[in-house]
Amino acid sequence: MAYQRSPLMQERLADNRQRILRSARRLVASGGFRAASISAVAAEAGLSTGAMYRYFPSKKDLFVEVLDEAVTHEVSILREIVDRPAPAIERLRAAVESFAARALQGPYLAYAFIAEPTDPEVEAARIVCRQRFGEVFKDVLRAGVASGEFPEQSVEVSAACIVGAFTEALVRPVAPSSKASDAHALIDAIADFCVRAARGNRSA
Amino acid sequence: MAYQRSPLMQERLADNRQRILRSARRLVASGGFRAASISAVAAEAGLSTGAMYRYFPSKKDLFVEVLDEAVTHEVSILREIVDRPAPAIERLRAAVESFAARALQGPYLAYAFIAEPTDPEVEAARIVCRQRFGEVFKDVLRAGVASGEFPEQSVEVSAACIVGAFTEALVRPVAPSSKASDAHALIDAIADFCVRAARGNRSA
Amino acid sequence: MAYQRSPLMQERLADNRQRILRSARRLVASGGFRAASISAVAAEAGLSTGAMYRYFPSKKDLFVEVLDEAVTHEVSILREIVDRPAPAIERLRAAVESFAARALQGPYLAYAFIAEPTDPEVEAARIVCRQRFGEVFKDVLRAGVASGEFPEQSVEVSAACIVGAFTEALVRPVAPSSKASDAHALIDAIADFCVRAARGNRSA
Amino acid sequence: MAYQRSPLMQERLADNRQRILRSARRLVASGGFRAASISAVAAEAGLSTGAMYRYFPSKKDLFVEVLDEAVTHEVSILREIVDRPAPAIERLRAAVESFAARALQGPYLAYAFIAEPTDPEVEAARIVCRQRFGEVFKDVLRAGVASGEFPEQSVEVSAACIVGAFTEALVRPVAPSSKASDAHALIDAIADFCVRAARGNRSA
DNA sequence: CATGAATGAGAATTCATTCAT
DNA sequence: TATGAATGAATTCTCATTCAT
Repeated sequence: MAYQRSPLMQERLADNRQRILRSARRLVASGGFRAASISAVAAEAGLSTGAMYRYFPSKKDLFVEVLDEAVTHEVSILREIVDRPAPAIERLRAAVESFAARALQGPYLAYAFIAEPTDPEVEAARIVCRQRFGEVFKDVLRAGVASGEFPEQSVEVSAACIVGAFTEALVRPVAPSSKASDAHALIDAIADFCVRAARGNRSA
Repeated sequence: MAYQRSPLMQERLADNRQRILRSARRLVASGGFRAASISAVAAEAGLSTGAMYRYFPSKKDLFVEVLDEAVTHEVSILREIVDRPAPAIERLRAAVESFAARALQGPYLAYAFIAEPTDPEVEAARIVCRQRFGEVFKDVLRAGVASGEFPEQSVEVSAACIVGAFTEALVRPVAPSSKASDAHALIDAIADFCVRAARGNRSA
Repeated sequence: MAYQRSPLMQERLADNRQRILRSARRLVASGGFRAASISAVAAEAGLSTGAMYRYFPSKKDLFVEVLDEAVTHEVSILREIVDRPAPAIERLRAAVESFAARALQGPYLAYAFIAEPTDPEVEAARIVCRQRFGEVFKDVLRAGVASGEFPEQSVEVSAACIVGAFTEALVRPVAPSSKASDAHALIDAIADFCVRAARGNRSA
Repeated sequence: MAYQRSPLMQERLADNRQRILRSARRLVASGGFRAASISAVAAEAGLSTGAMYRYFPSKKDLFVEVLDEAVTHEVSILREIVDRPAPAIERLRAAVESFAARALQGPYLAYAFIAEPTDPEVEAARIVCRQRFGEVFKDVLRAGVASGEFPEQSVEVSAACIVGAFTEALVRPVAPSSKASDAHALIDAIADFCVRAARGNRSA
């Protein structure tokens, strides 16, 4: 009685939702939340504005999900790194490098994570995201302090500082040249910074 | 038609201009650029919206100047600290503490410096501000590396990281309590973080 | 390509049509025309929005028919009462009571009949409905005047007044309490009002 | 220091507010609330849509005020009639006639009072208006019952019926012809109806 | 023939900027 | 010169209707 939804159609639907999320992320990444009006996202995704509301009940919900998805994805990668059996120092470095490398090449997080949204509710979500992000770093820091690799410190504050440090360093349009080789150097420099900050004057 | 502007009038004009800038800064500090509409600033300054355009050709220009003024003020304070004859390590710590202390108590910079403005041109100005800000830290870092207090490092990147670290740590709504005593602890923790990052495992 | 419609199918089609009408009526009855969007009616009827257009060329046509059907049903009941061989006074009272009783308990007419639709064409239909409704009362009034039970009067106007009187009295959220016993009292009071209005000071 | 607002300007402002209210009323009267979009009202009033919001915080507020103003005006007139020292029967007739006469000639109340608004909050206001309206009639009815002019009856219900009766009779596009002479006849017929309903078979 | 995803016109609301007074 | 009323473009969201599957 009810028509079967063809696999093709099902795919299209899932595609649309993903395409919307991707378009939103891309627009935020390139021009901040200001560039991500509903009609801009719709155009980027090749849909009408009305269609947006089939997939997301409001602009707010769309962007909360954009943030959530981005951060969940990122955190899961970092978590995998951070939970490895290895010295805290190595895990911290690996996590920062991993994040930085991805941020530099793809539109996955970076700006969306930093740019301030117009909507207070989305802003709240963004802050939660940064905190979830910080949790990962708090864990390595705690482990390092426990193992004696890192000196006593406020892991709360240090985690926030690490997040701030590398997002700032990544987003800031760095100097005139930004070739591929520079990318590697930048990543290294950021990781070095964070590791030094965590370890202080403990001997290597 | 030639028009002599009386000294009294000139003063009033300058007053108004300052009042507008101050009002704009205050609004941004308390509610982000979202809260700083032309009419809100006008109301806060006790002027009409029309009058705003006598002092600033556009909203954009006003906020570019707000940022510029704020950062100039802040940088001049930090510059004074950073140019003192003292070990780089002490100067760095003093600079971070000075900034953090002011950010925590007053609406002077902080949010305006972090919040994303609505206007692309203002956004560009904000980035320039963060860079000007970074310059100060680059200078201490360079000095420290030269004197052997700090290890070799990309001072470019480290400066960016430092700016990112303390703005993030300051803005992030930290934990449940934020009493006055906490403020001091927070400032200390941030400064410790930055100093460790700069110095690494050089012995104290 | 010739296509025999099986009896079973015909029945299903008729069923759907009735189900749509019933759903539309129910929604209007409970939330006014506001609540009766095409998709709400479709959902209530267990059909797709697209299917609606197989049974009705437009939303407009659907609601014109909703009104028409409702009023036809109601008028046929009243007509039966009004055509009985009995004193006009009794017939009038019975008709008003009958309508009021049904309106109070069921979603058959009431609100759909009173609520203003969004569409001008539906609105026109609604007015026609009220007039068809008035016709019934005009007939009793005419009979009563002819028999001397009622004094001379503009039966046109009196009929309109009667219709207005009881719809208003029914819809108006009356006083605090509306228990079952109150329903009876309300119906009586409305009928009394209408009978007094029709009969005036003729002796009982 | 503050510029004096010229009397001319003050007048324009008050004018605008009144013009908006009048335009809104006119549009509702002629085409229901559906015809009274913000832009339609703005156009009718010779203003931009933006200007509307200088005078009314929202569409909702505008229409609540439209209703309130209309009903307050109308009720004050009726109240004056109803409070006169005269037999209840005369007062009732005069009140109905007064209302009907005004409704027929001007766009003052009528439809706005009957048409269902799109917005639930405005709808609530409309119902309150009808109740305030009913109060006036309840008072005369009570007086008449007390003086013995009217028989015992539910004045609550009777008042609602009276309001319903004359609004319906007035709005319903009556018959083919509606010349000036007909207006008088219509008013008389409505008043007769209401008086008969109130008085029943008490002898004149 | 049924489905429901997609469309797109239209509605309310906001706000930087202008200009008559 | 100062005022703030007026403008109008832009934004989010809704919903009747269509059409590919």
